[in-house]
Amino acid sequence: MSRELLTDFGGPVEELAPLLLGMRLRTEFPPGPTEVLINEVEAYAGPRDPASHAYRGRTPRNGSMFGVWGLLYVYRSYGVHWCMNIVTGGEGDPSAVLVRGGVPLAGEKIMVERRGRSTHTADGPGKLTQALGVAGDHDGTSVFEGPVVLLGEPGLRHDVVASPRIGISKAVERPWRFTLPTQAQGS
DNA sequence: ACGAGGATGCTCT
DNA sequence: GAGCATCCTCGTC
Repeated sequence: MSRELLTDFGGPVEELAPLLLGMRLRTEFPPGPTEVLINEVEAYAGPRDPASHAYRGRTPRNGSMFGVWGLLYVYRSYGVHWCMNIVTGGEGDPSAVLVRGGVPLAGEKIMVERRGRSTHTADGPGKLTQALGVAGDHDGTSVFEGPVVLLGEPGLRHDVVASPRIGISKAVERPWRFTLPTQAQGS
């Protein structure tokens, strides 16, 4: 993939985020490879964004967001689930894109096994990480180096839908959730 | 399809 | 001690 298209992207995260739709996330943990097509993301704009975990500056948890482009920020949500972000700012700019949903492309059997059910495999941030086997120990790893890798070509699709972000209580009006409406989610 | 309610444990104030 | 960038189950329509 052309990482320069993203690393050299000078614009704000809310313009970068929709470019990730249609790209793919892949892991190859035992017992085998798994891959999803990203169809739902949200932008979080660091110090510009009261809803961002980085709004109040660096803490032990959010340190990865202050690193270079392509690092993963993985955090535990509601004490139970893992959620993954792709860091989109340069060093010191804690902007990130939360990956909220994907459509299974490969290793669906493995993902269904990890999820413990045959539907709704990756149509939510906690479900997606569980399906791919992503967890807290991948916080701070790079999507360019793995083991969680980003594949495909970034680009704006014609069918992107923008809407308010889910599950937040601050800056609720910003339409920074981006989805591909095509086909039923995750299943 | 949709909504309410509960589980759960970590992070930061 | 409050507040979660959530998911599941079970109810209703």
